[in-house]
Amino acid sequence: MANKVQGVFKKKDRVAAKKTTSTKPNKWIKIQTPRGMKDILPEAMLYYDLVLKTAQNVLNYYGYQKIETPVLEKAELFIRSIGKESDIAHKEMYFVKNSEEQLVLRPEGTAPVARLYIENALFNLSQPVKLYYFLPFFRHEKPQAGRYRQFYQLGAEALGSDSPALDAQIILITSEILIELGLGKDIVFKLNSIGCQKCRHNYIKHLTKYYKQYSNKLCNDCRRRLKLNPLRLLDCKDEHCVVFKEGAPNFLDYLCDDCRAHFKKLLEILDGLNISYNLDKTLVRGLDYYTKTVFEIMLGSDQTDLAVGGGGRYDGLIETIGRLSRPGVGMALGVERLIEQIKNKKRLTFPKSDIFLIQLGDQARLAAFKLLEECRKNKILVRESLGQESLKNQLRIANNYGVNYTIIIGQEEVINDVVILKDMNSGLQEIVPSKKIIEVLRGLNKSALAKPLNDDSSVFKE
RNA sequence: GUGGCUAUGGUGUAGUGGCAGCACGAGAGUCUGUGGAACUCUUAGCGAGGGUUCGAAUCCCUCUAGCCACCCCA
Repeated sequence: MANKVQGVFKKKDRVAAKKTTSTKPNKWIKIQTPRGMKDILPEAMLYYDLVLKTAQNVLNYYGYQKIETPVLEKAELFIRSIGKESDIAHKEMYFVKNSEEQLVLRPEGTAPVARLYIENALFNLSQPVKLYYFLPFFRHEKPQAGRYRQFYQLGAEALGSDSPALDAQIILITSEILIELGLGKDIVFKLNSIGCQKCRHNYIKHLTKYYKQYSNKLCNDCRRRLKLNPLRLLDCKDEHCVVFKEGAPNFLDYLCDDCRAHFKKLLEILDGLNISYNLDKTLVRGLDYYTKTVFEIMLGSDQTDLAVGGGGRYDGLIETIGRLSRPGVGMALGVERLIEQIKNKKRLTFPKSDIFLIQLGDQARLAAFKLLEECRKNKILVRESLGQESLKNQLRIANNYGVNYTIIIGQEEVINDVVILKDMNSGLQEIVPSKKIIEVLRGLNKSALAKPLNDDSSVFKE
């Protein structure tokens, strides 16, 4: 009887309990990184560092100097520069809520650099001014592989020169960075010229005229593009529309004399440098500020047509932001997309040490602290676990590190002013006077077993 | 923004409505000055919320996140 009654109440209680217990976690929303953003853990950071370091070597050599701009900029900067129609300005910017001025998280790098150039009057320096950056950018897109809401770009800009030599240098630098990252074989440069405002206007007229005759056969997107952004017609992947690309007018036929000469010079230089490229008449870029040269870097082998980078000339950009007109050319690489490729080629590991220092007891620990400092100053990489007390544990840790040698300092050794040097492979150990240990370690470091410090190659493994 | 697929400890996985299991990892110990092996113990999970049900990791809905295809882009 009682059971039955209980049974009835049981459910109520259970439901009630469920509700009360569930109200708490309800409030505690699981806290995680915002959508499309991620933590960079130490192992991943190796790749970011590699990209930056590799690029830095090339860029510094060519006189490009590193800068940084604020994470926030006025929305107007991007709306004016990259164009109202572009999705980036249109719907992908993060607006900062409680700012009097309309501030946004920067969605791209070139406009801020142009702003910096004007604001700091860098046009007074000898031209061109060559700058580069390695910074995170933010776009409110739906995340996907190789597409994040916060992502790093490595960009380089040469401002204040309209010479095609600078276009070529930017492309050369881009190419060299990729080669040094081990991606050289896979690079395909897609190259095109979209002229200046004059010839573009002319070209668009012919392009729309061409497409209009097929307008009822085009996909919905393309019909929209026809009105808003005709250049993008060439980008469409819809099978119905692709057909018309072939017969579409080629921009290169509509370039004005100036733009044609510029493009020709650029190609001559690239040919002379043996930099291979594919002319792609369908290549147009998403940002309004581009003029003349535009390029994209595809990493050939896989079919994912995600570009790892791109760039081009933007002779009109500075004018749209400031009161003066200066030409410029630049490029940007998507760091996460690069890393994706690098990971297919090689795995990075942390610098490995060959020596582990073990200490037993307070005095020995103090001696260990001192010895570590001495080793650091002598550029000998020694691992430790100073928080550990027992010899066993420390040996186990040493073993996990895979070191070939351990130094053991205990009470007795401190008193005798010696240390024990143990060969982890043979298990043999010898007593070394404290004064001589650095010298001995150096000897080990030169041996084949030990890996040299401060050598990039030690970071790579196959 | 549109459409599709997915979600189990830190990692990899088993579990088709009936006690959430295994492996790796991590920590401690067997062993207080000698590691790798073995053994023991510990650690930690059904993404969140709701619904159906006597009972849900399992079925349904919503949300969240990831992946994929678009849009667009690096």
